Amino acid sequence: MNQALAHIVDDDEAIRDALTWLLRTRNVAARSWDSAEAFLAGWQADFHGCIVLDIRMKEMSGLECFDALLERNNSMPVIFLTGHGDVPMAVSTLKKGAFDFLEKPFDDNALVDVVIRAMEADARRQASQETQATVAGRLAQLTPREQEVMQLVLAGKFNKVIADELNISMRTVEVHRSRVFEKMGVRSAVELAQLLAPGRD
Amino acid sequence: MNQALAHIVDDDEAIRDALTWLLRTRNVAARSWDSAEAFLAGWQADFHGCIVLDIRMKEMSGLECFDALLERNNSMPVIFLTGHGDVPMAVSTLKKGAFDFLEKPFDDNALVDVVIRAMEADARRQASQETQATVAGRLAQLTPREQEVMQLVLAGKFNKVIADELNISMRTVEVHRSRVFEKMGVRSAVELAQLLAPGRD
DNA sequence: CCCGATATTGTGGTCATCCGCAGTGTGGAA
DNA sequence: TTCCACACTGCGGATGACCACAATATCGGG
Repeated sequence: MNQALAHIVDDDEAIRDALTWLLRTRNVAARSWDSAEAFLAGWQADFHGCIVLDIRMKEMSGLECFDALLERNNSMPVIFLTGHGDVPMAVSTLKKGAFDFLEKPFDDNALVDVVIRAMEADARRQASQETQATVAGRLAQLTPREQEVMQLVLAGKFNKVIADELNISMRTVEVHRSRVFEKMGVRSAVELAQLLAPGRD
Repeated sequence: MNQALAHIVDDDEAIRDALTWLLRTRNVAARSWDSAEAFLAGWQADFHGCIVLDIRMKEMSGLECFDALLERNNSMPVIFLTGHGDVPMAVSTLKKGAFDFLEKPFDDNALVDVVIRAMEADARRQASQETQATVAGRLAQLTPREQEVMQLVLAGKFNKVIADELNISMRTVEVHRSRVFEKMGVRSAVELAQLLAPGRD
């Protein structure tokens, strides 16, 4: 798995180096990119950490880069840096999910604090997303019929009722039910319900 | 229950009247307040709708009013209006949960659109919060012993195991279990798990 | 002192669930 | 054609869940 990194995207080398050094003194691993294009080219879906994004850059701006990242379903928190931001820009990016929006000159410590909070948030998001992916993976292993039966089981129906609704025998329902429990890694309908509850299908 | 209203808080009567009229032409019920203090004095926990809050006002500012509302656990979305906002202010309020932050002069239609979205968001929040309150109310009706048994039932344990852990007979567990289902308004452990899943206790 | 809420337990029976054993049928891939 | 995944079914037994009927015991009020 990719290590958690603060990705610094800025076309000003002085800023990149200063931020990298600043973060490393606080034990935050960082990697810098000299343009939005370079970052997008190197970006991978399993990157973790956060993104510190300058808005004013040659060629592609930070805003365009942000939109491109949204397109790709990037999950890392994005912290904007800007020397001449305006209110609508800040509001728009935050409403689109940016983590923070800082104006230069900014307090070094404040920036690092924000980066650390962002990376913590990403770690939490990642953890919950991984368990969710595990569940999704198991669900995908179910045959169509098993999924049908599972839905009815989750509706709290008796095997007898399920058998009627699907026009099959009770024994068949039992077999599917058993397979569902096995594939989903649970031992009862209650556990199944809890596994699937925080995000129905 | 209180009707959903757009609460307009502004010390400029011209603005208040204009906004009220504007919203009513789009079938949005509005009520105006001539100061933050007046609104806070009249505010009730069961207000619904949204709040349109001017930042620059005599006496208490919109920002202070917002903080006071946060203290009171206000649930209505807050839309800030300002003629001279700066980026840090916008960022700070949005991160504290404000719904939007608009600079004057703003587009009338855009404002109404935002208000409508805010009121829809509040309606959704209210709906989910009400069902949650219902569940909480039912949980509160459970005796301590019933809650204990419920937890173990939700852990997917057999009555026999629950009986052992609580050092009581299986029959007693059955009685508690039955009472839990009755009081919670469900007919099986699966339904119970689904009712309580999107927010454990 | 009596009553209601709470917690407890037993008996016996019905219904639901789970599982092993055993088998049929179909459609697609090797 | 053979093999495999998938769906389907019956039988019978073990275990768990649910319930009606019937009781005992504690504690805090009224």
